[in-house]
Amino acid sequence: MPEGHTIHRLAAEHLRVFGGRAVRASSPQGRFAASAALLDGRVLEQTDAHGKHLFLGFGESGWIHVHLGLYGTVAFGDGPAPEPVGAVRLRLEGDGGHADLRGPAACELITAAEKDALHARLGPDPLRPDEDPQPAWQRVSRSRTSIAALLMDQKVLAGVGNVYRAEVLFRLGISPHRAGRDLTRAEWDALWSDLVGLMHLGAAAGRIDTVRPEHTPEAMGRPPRVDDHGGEVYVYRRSGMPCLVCRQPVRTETLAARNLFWCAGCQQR
DNA sequence: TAAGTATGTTAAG
DNA sequence: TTAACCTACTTAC
Repeated sequence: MPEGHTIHRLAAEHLRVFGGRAVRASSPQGRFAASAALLDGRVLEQTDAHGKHLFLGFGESGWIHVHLGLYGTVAFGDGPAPEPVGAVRLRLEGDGGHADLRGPAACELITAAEKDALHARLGPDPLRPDEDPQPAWQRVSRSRTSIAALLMDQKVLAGVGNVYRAEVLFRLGISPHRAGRDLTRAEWDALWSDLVGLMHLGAAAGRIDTVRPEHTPEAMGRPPRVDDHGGEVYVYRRSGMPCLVCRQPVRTETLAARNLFWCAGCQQR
């Protein structure tokens, strides 16, 4: 489930399980074998996350840069690792357990300078401490592009994906088709602060929940929703179903090759 | 067995 | 704007 909250969670989990100790690194699948051999036995000193990019720091040896893409996963386990199942790109093993990385779009060994260059092309991340949203507002307030597209642009904001994009626009009643430059400063401030809150909740829970207490299925006397992404949401992947607030059918359309979900009744601003 | 789907990004046309 | 790519899982035939 790779939006930014997942990546920050993974950074913390890698540090907790492996940090400060030598780890064994391998690539059962083989596609990261040469770099894994270089890192095998080194100490994981620090981890970092910026948007959907995960960084594992091995001091002078450099950083592992991981991007999960659409369907990459990391599976942690206790104790010694079993025989690898499926295509395991990177396996880390330590005294505290092991972790298997499968299906990432990127898994590469990079230098500190290369890491700096990656940070430089990413916008502010609602999950990074003391992050300044001002550069994002500068871009948004000058752009004719829709706010729905801008929220997904990692150069503008880092870490927001298709679920948070749809949900935060719903929660603020903002139409996804509004041009960025037509947003008020107050609307932008509300978007940023809602993302900060929602994504911290998501990082803590390991799933995306956006439904306010008064609209939960329990509060509304309806059966809980069943969806494989695991969280309670207002519009994401609910196309055709009645809006939890106004009962109009949730709408969907394809925008920049991604599915956009919104409620025409609730999002008129 | 094949096709379709997914919370993403890049590069080619 | 389209295709390609990384993988696993579900559904259709």
